[in-house]
Amino acid sequence: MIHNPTIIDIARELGISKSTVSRALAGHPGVKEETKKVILEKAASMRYRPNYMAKNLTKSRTKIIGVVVPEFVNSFFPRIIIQIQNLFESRGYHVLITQCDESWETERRNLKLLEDSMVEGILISVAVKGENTQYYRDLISRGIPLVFFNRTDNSVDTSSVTIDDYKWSFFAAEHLIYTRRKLGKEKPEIMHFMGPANIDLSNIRCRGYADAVAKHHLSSEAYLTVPVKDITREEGYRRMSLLIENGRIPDGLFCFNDHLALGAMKALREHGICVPGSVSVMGFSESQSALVSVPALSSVAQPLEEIGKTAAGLLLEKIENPDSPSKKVVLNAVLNIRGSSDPSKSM
Amino acid sequence: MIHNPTIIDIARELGISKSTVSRALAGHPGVKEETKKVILEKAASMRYRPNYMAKNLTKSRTKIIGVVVPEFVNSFFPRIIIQIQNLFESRGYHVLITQCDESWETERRNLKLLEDSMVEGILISVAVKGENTQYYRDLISRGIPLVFFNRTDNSVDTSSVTIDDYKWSFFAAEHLIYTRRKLGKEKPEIMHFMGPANIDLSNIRCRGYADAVAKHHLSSEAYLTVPVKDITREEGYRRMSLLIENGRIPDGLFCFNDHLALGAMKALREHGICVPGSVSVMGFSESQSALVSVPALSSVAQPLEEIGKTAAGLLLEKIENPDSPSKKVVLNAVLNIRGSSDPSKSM
DNA sequence: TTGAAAGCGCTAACAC
DNA sequence: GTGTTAGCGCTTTCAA
Repeated sequence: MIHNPTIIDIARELGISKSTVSRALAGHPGVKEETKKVILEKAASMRYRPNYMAKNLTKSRTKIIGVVVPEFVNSFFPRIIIQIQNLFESRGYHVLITQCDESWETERRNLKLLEDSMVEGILISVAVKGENTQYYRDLISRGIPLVFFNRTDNSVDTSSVTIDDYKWSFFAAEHLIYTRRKLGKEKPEIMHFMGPANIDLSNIRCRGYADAVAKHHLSSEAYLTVPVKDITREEGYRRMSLLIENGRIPDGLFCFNDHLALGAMKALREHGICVPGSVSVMGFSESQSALVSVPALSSVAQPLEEIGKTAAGLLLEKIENPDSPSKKVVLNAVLNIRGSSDPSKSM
Repeated sequence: MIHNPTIIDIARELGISKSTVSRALAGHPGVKEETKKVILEKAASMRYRPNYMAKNLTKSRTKIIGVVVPEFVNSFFPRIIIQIQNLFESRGYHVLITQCDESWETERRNLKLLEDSMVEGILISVAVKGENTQYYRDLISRGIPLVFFNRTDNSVDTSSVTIDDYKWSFFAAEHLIYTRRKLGKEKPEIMHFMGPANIDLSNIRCRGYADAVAKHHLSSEAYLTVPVKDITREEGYRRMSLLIENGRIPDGLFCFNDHLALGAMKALREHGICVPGSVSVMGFSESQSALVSVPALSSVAQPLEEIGKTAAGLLLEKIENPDSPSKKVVLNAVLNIRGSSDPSKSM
């Protein structure tokens, strides 16, 4: 094992006390310029590197924060995380990233892990609704501030950053209605691929869809809301294939996310059903693939950078001032209309 | 600030010494079952949590390893990282993830950060060729084992995991040649969108392409190798658009990665040029979008899970036995032929 | 302006 | 089996 030089080594070589070395290195006042200079030079020449464990132990601060996301294979969360890192690293913090594969058990393990690492705060996007609510509260009561982003747990009293998923789902569904009407169908059938029930957002987005349909007095037969078991392209493909086989082809389809929508489009294409000629399709949470597909996929784009920055800022606030009031920030989103829903946008 | 209970608090409440508490908690032998039970119960009831900083300080082990990747917005690296996390977390390690946005300066900052956090080892995929070579060596000489994956720096003597990028590029190019020949073009023009020169892989993949073209005595005019400035869809689109304007449409196009290929396909489509009818296109490092595009994109799929597991295993080996010999593991890949290159595979 | 000493929470000889 | 003691590397009173 290589022995790294310590302030004691520096002190010994210079024939002074370690306190002085510590002060000089920390940039504290009350050290003669002369001495300070010598110490700094010596430290550099010895390739001294402070031991953060020791530092943290005495200061009982770690300058580490943790991030917990449900997954990071899609670019969605990584893009947010990059902003979080930017802000915190510029403030001298380290960022510990964990992902839990949509499992609440793993999420809890990650939270434990982060607490063990003595993080000073945690940014979290909830995997499964409800399961860890008490644990979030425990963490906060043990003095570790928590801030939610994107997927929140509203029964916990702390800061959060979201978009208005209800509103944008409503708009998305309404857009499909208007588009189909413009194409001559006065009473279009709008279908919804609803996300898994254990994700809170599934219900919220579904409500937005349902209310839009209700507002326009359109059919809201039960079969029009299709609950899916996971939110992958494969599942979207499978569901739509089944519907086609059963002759249940809607005029418009609003999906919980882009992956489902892209899978559905693939099934429609394979059956020779034209998108958007016969069916208008919309996703949510604009993915990279939305622009690759043919036709390009209409979707609700979230302000990922802003979400990251805002969430990071809110956590920093909580860390620096534990008694600061909680804030629920709701950011704006954008409805990007493309060829998958609107024929006039097709290439 | 909340005061967390320490082993001293437990010892005081129980009227015993802190050493016994420490031993009991660590599961060391030589503690009476009776005592141990009482201590464990007390610890639980006091909601005791060990202080890892103190633990690490005394043991001078942190059980943290670091990961440095060039980016993690594409699913490529995240998928590898998940495997790394799985292995290390099952061994009681924590994994610190950093990304450097393809910048070698940020990469160096990340390495410093990790060293400061006293990681016991680092897994790295190199951003820019050469720039940090000396720094990698320094880290190793300071006792921090380094293992490369995917993008290596061969001038550093340590373990690595890669695929044979040369070979697979050669195969990819050859596949394009065979396909165009089958379509009746005896001397097809195969073009290559070559990655940025500062990424080592760019040159390797380009050599594979060039050698395949040479082997078949085909044209290798300079204009057929197009150096791109970044590896995004936008750049692929831009380059191909320019080529089309200048009437330089090849029979086959092999791209450094899928993004470039997808961008090029978009440009071709917009100009009414049929893929794969007129031009066969291939990407590399299969992305999620490869299956979304129409036609689906042919690409070289890398065994991401295996890369992650193998790299993690190699690092673990280095950590547990610093003198273990370095191993250069080369994994297999798969050439996935789809509709973008082979008309018989089109849907 | 500098040094001595105590202590952050924990582990690990070494005694008893 | 259990307690005592000496650190791990650093910061921070308190004196000088």
